[in-house]
Amino acid sequence: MARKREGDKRRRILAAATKVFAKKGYFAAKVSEIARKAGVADGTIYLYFRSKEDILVSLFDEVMSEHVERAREELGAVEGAAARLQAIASHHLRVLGSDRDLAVVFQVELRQSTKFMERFSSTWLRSYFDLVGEVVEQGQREGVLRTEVPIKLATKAFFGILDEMVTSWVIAGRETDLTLLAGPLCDLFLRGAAHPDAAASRARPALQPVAAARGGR
Amino acid sequence: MARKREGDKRRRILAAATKVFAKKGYFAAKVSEIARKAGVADGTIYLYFRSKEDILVSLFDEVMSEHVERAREELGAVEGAAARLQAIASHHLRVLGSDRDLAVVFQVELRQSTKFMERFSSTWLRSYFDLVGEVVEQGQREGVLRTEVPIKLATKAFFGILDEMVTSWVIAGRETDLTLLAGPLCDLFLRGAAHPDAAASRARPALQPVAAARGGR
Amino acid sequence: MARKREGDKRRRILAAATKVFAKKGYFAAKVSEIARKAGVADGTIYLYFRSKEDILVSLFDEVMSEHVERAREELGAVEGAAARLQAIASHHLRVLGSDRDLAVVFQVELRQSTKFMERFSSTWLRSYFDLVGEVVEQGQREGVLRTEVPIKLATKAFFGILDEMVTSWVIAGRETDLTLLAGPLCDLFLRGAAHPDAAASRARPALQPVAAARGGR
Amino acid sequence: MARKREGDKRRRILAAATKVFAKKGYFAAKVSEIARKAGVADGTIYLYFRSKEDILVSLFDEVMSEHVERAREELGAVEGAAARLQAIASHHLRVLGSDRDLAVVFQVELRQSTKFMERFSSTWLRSYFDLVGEVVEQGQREGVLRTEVPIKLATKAFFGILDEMVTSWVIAGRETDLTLLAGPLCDLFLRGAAHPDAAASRARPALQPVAAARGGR
DNA sequence: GATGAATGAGCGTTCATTCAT
DNA sequence: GATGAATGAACGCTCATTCAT
Repeated sequence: MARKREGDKRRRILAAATKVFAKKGYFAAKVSEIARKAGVADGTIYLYFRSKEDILVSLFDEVMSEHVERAREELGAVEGAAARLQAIASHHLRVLGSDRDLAVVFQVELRQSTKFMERFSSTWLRSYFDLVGEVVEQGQREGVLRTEVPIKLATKAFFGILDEMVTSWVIAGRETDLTLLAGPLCDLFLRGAAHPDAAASRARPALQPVAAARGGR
Repeated sequence: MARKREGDKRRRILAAATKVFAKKGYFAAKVSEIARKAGVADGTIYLYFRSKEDILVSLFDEVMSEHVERAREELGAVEGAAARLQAIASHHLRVLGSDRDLAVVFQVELRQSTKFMERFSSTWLRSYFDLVGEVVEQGQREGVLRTEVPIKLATKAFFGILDEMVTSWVIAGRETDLTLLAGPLCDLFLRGAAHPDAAASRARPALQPVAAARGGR
Repeated sequence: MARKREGDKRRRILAAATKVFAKKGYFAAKVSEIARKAGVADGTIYLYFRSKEDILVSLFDEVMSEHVERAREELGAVEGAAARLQAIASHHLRVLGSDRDLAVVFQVELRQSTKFMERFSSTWLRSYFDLVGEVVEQGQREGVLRTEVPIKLATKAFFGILDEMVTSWVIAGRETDLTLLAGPLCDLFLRGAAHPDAAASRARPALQPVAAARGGR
Repeated sequence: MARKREGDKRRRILAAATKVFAKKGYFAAKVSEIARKAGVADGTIYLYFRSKEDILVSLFDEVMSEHVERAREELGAVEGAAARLQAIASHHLRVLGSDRDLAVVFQVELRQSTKFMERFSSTWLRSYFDLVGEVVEQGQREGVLRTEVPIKLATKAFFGILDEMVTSWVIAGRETDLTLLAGPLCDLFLRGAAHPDAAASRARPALQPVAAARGGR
């Protein structure tokens, strides 16, 4: 490992960890391998991180804080609920689709345990859900989105669709362009799968906006 | 350790493993704890399973083979794409919503490594996707579903929504009834989030049914 | 394993154990494999032997008691120390040379530990040494063997030569006829390696029949 | 645990292993006991050795490479086959006779499996046999040793005698001086057990220098 | 006697973490 | 700050032995 400029050790460790976690999985990843790949001594890792787990958590915190922030910025220039949802989707797919190792860590390794999941859910996922939720709510206020659809439900569904696209892409391992999915995906989310004229699509209206559908996570 | 009935040792081990995996996570789960909870000796586990990993894989294989089969049976009595999708959703939410420990194992533990994910994706998830895909395709042929939506995309989206609902429910830990979400969720999937009259919902039609959208997983 | 006549279970177990010990080594040999090869249930072994170790010890005791006895019988018909030593060597090489598995067990597995070695040395090896020692002593009394050679030393040397021939044969794994060595081996033992006329062979007479040379083992 | 000098950890582990292997036997020896006796942590062992087996093999390789080399050196100053054989015997008995634990490991533990035996036979034992064989061959060329005795047979016999002396000494456990046996042992090997005048010693000449007697090991 | 399912003690090895240099 | 040798707790798995049938 070439000695890069000084002081970027922390970044180098995180970069190395992303690769190792992606290749081996969190538990099978050895701290000494991360150290080797980062070009530092084993002990040095502990000058920057409290523990192996802290590396994973930091990885996630730092990537997320940057990207949720950037997503908000990008939204600033966009008008209308539909376009804004599409912007969020594009951003989501672009960030993860441009770094497979990072995507593996986010789609697979971070879901190791309920502990990580809970931490994940209560921090950045909450703020991401808030972001989407605000767009949905605004869309409903503006009359662009149907008010019968519970906001929480719509938010989770939107995230669920995005998440599944990324996971499929990670597992398939093929070199396709994830961002191309943003358009079709938003179209489906907004207009639905049903043909508008079909009686079927009205057969079963959402009678009860159920409690569970409002449950935060 | 009380000697219970007979021959149900295997079942008892799987039940105990489900609880322990759910509480501790796969890696932190100790084989001896599973044995203790199942009321058998440590070594007995290895009369029924090849390894700790084999317990997890068997858990998943057995639950799945039973439930995919049952889902197909339930579909037999249902007519129309919309109703059939709703039946699938109900079944999915009912199975996982009725056993939180099992849901934790499926939503969290089985996803802890690309190895499990790949196995998971190439077996039962594939057959589940086939099931949903057939319903969507049939719906399109019958003119009930829009043909502009790529089948693979619709399938993954439908699964992604369901999956996220279950994961949210698992993480939130609240005692809500998951099955109540089947109706609203299908309504959203079929009719979309957008108000049908809104120009917005037509603003960005799915121009290109992209290659990626067809990628299997 | 075909069910042979009844009651020979013990013999079948010993025969199976010989094969398994020879192939895997004592520690790596599994009792269940011996049972399978003997055509009995695992538990049955414990009706005939106290423990796995007891199988090895019994193997050795029974084979030995039979063969030391038979060696004595064969000696009955032989006159003269030289011929008797040759008879012993022939018998030794014939017994072990005719059953490679048995030879492996005797040359290798029985030397597992000082515990086995001590047991081995204090029982049949002692009686075997006694047998050889008597022949040597008699030979000295009759003036056929040199009295300067301590009896214990000659006895051990004779055994050491035989033992090394068998071990070499076991390790080499080649299909040679061990018994052919009896003649040359006795010739060497009796007449020595040196040319009788060479001064060298007299250069260093055994001045002190040392204490250690008399040590029993 | 007292931190002794430095870098001698490897040596300390080997020394501790020799003692533990000698007392308990290889299989019964616990790595943690070796560690305790060596004054290091369990894990430290694995910084110096790949496995428990590697400790035993290293023990043997290192002791041997040193002593075979030293034996060759000592031979440099000695003239004549008889004296050279005696030098080899003295060296052999001195090395093993000066460290009972080491002798136990060499005479007993290293022979516990065909695997070890084969390794043992194909490496240092081969070079040791070569050493003895050269001396014998030279002796025959010089007319000091009888050419009727096959070289391989003489070599194995010489080793067999030495080996049996050491094994007897190890098992007997008495505090005798092994090296005192070198003289009498060589006398017996060279001049034979028979009285030179006795007809007996010529009764059975080595008619056929048999194939088996030439088999390498 | 015979069975073989069940037992559970036992251990080699790994690897995250520490700390003297 | 940086190092990397040393630590030692932790655990999956095996297999000789038992005993209810």
